[in-house]
Amino acid sequence: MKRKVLNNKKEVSEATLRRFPFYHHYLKQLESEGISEVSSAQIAKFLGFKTIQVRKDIESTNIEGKPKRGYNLKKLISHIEKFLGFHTKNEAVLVGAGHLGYSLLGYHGFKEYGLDIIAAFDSNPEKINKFINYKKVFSVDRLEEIISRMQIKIGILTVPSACAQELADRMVKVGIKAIWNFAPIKINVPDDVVVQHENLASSLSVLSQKIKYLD
Amino acid sequence: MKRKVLNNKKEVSEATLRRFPFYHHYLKQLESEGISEVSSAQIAKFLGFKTIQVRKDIESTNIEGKPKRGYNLKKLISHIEKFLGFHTKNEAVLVGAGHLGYSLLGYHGFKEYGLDIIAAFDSNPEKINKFINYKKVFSVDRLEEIISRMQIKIGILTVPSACAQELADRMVKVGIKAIWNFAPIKINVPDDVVVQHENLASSLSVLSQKIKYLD
DNA sequence: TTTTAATAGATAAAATTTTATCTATAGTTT
DNA sequence: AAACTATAGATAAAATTTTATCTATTAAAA
Repeated sequence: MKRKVLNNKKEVSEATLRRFPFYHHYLKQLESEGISEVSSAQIAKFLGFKTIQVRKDIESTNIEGKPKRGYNLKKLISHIEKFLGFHTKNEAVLVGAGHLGYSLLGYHGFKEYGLDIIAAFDSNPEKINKFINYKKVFSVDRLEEIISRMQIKIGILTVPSACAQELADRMVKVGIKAIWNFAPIKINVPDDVVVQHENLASSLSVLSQKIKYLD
Repeated sequence: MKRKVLNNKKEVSEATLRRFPFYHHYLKQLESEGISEVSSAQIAKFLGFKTIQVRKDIESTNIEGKPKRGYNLKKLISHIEKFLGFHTKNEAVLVGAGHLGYSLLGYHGFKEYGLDIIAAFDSNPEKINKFINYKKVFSVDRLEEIISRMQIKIGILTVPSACAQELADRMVKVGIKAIWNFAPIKINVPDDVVVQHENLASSLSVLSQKIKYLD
């Protein structure tokens, strides 16, 4: 299930991938302050990570740093962005314009990461043909038509659990290759489709457990 | 940084904790269908996990199963809920009633997990003193007053990055012991406060990476 | 009643991830 | 110019997590 990285670069753990946005955010901040170089120790200190971990993570972007100086800031940012694939524009559709869908449609941060939500689908007639943050909401009946015509490869699923699998199937059938699933169930897809599960309940489990042993 | 579990029960990994809601959701579904027993193999098959992993995870709730039968369904559900601490009511406040905050306030699923958002705070005068999903939005100026008077221990942070740390500090100062942070930055808190970072950008990194190697 | 199959529970191995240590190098200070 | 220091890069060790194997037990089937 693990993706081998091409060009004999080494594979990178999900944990590492999840840390990159924190680095990225901090580095962008430094950039805006006019800084030109940064060391792994500095990043680690600010973010509360271990120095070695930061260095290891950065290593996987194949950037070269200078002893005693650290890394060139702009170069590092660019390496991270390239490594994460943020430079490539990825068009996506969102299915389910409820509360959560609404808030994702309104989130401007995605574009920075290369993700562009170009349309939404919903079954509620009151929402259909309206615009949310300049994105048109279509009837879910037109899902197949629009996805295949626009050749969209990414679907964001923000529907109730009960219909998540069904809609995933419909999307896959017309060519969707990646699904970002916010429904609190595991959806099953063919091997050539990737799913990223985003489960608030999972996070709540972890939080709840932490709270349990608070004092 | 890892919390040792009391009563010499073994510590459980975050990965395991994150899987529990999937089990829980499926088991609840089985319960509603009138099923009374379930095996780890069955759970694993339905959710697409490995049998051993499911059994291992379930083991950590200290339930006893029967060979050839599996586990008593109601008992298993209850063990999971107790293990995750969902039986204990946890009151929380939400800071930042923007898009995301709004959608969290409207999410009914939290109560099932023992989390009860009792109030929200925002700085936008148009939002103050309004109700979102029966939850009153107060001025952020009253944050300290209300948190300490109600003795709230959990804060949900859905504000822009720029003010996340500041608001975290203010909450901690008046007794908040757990923060669920949705801002895309790492916030720093004293050792006796737990933080759960919820970073959409992190997930997007992982997704983006998966997409990068799609074909 | 005996045999068989499915499964929990226990132990062990493998894989992965994190952390530590060592070395070389570039810049700084004396 | 020589000694010193901070850091990247490489290698190794430790810790953690996942997966596999083995054993015992229970219920169903023969």
